Amino acid sequence: MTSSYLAGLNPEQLAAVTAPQGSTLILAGAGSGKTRVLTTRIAHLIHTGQAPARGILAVTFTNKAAKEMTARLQAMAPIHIGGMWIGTFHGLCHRLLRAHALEAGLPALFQIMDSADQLAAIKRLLKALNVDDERYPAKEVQHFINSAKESGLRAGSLDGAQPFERRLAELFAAYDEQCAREGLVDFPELLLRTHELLTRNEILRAHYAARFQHILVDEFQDTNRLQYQWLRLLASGGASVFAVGDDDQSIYAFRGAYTGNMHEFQRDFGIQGIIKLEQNYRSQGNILDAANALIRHNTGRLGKELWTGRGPGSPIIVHAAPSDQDEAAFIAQAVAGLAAEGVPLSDIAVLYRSNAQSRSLEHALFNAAIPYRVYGGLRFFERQEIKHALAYLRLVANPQDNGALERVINFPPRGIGARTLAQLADTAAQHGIALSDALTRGPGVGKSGAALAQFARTLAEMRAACQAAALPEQVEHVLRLSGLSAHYAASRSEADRLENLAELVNAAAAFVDEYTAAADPGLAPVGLPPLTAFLSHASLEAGEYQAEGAAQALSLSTAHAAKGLEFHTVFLSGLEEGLFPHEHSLNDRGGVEEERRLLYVAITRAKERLFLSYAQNRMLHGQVRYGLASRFLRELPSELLAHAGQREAAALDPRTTREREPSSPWHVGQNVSHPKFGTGIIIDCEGRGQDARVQVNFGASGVKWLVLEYARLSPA
DNA sequence: GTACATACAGTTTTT
DNA sequence: CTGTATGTAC
Repeated sequence: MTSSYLAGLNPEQLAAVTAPQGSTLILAGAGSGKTRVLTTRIAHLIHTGQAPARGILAVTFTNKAAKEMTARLQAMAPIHIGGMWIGTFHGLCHRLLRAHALEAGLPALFQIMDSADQLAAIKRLLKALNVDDERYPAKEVQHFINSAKESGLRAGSLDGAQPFERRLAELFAAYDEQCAREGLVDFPELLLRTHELLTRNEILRAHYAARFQHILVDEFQDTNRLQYQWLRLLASGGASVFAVGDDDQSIYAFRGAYTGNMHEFQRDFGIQGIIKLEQNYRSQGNILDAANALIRHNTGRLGKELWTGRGPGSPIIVHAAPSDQDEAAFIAQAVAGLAAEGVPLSDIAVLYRSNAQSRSLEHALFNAAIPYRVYGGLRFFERQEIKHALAYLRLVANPQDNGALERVINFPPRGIGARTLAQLADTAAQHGIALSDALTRGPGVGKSGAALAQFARTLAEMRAACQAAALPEQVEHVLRLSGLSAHYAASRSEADRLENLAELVNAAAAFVDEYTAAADPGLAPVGLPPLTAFLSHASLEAGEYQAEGAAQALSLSTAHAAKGLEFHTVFLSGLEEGLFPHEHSLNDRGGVEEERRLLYVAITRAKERLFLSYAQNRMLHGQVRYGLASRFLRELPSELLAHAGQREAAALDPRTTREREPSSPWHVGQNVSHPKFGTGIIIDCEGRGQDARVQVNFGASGVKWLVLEYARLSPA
């Protein structure tokens, strides 16, 4: 019997896909076909009868990855994925907690806070407890609580010897109490609560451990300690864990990712040998050689060397610009040149270390009239107007949600300020009730009393209107009765916010369709109101309804946000000491190595062309900073690099050159061929008209200056 | 209670 | 330079 789905796999991929019973660690290099291996492995397990679909659990970090895996599986013709669990760590934990809320000690209609909601909740708590916010800034308290939870610790199990730590632990305990009172769960809580549930409840643990005989984990190098404990717990019934990761691409240690899990996994699961996927299907040789050479400077690697069957390709172009503006102009002109050569803008990316760097780039691109989209902007469900609407909806779904009430009690403005709010909080505290219940319990006199009473009537009206309505209508009622629609309609400058609110109604409608049509009833626990489900969805998948930018646009992104993407051409800007590696990383243990991995990730995004640039002068925080070339540039083999000067930057742009010398189609970065020297790449241009000369790197034949009038050069 | 002014800090980020 | 957060005047 032929197994067509295995066709075309290389030997290592095949070994991974068909790995025998037991746990496996796959070291999957960038561009090595990792997602294909994961999905084909699942297909193989089902095809060979090693597991039914319902016995498979696949875990990813992002919704995007989970979606892609699901889509690829559905595209593999005869596979039924019904009963299979595919999702993010948080999404899967959410599902488990919805199914077993009671056993987990949560209210049936618990809600999920995103990080911003959590921070607001902590600020509210600190204020209520009169905590000195100089000594205990909300952000630090949040970090303390989240790191504790991500290490599997509760306030009670923290033994702080120092008074400072003890106080933090007290705040942690008070925060958890507040969450319990209001029926709220934060992101790390989803994981910790699930872990505790499965630890304490042997029946449930046995059930799930027996059900999931195959657990597949994507981006394993990004797991934190709690996630690894979670996996061990679920695998305690003898499941085979198929972990796919790349220690060289670990760039999230700063948020708790622990690559040590890769070592612990080998020990805990008795891994015999690691399967390494080193053949790269994305980049040309020079790019891979540069990436390999760079990452060799790191210590303690599991060890891996990317290779390709394709040729070396073009040299990597390095450009030293006098200033950040010159750097941006160089990039803009080179992009225009590539576009003129026929490279689609959507296949080009400009990457940088920190978001602030996008400014000068955007400026130059705007001037050059090059369309672009900036990755990782504000996401749909995180927009101010959407957050406001969601807060009203949260109040409808759960009157106990004090955070939601505080957010909207005076938005749109209705004359309820800090003073009135403090009184309301006092009343609520005295009676031990929620803020929304205290609205009608206060003195009820004077201007503020009337405003509170009016607000209470608004909320009651909203709840009544939503009583029997379908979700999209509930959203419409809330937008109207809250006054949000009217508020934004009245402002000309905020017309787009009104549009976004209309989009929220559409999102709700789309969600209902998906929710009711869910193939797996387990996805939609019986009796969970669509509104509660929608609110959870909004917290867990904030980027879901991200507006797609123009299709024909250049991508601007941080190196972090570009992970997992690929482009024909990549520009890496700001390769300066202090920026990349970032100065903040120099003090951290392993900081520079993480920066090096980040650059490794960035380099391996490029398929054919790679440009590296830095500025000798950079405007930063309103001051000029003098930059030195990044140490990482010196770690790249010089034979892979070609230096392009700044003089010819203007000559790069065919639109500006065309005006002066319409006949010159040559520009830096262009591939050319010469009858005697073979193929090469232009690395410099000089002069114009009859004097025009170009410097070409012919690889083996060396670097030559050629006078265009005589050299029989042709585009290649 | 709201509007403006001044001070201040300023990596990377998904759920 | 820029957005945020707090403080002061109406």
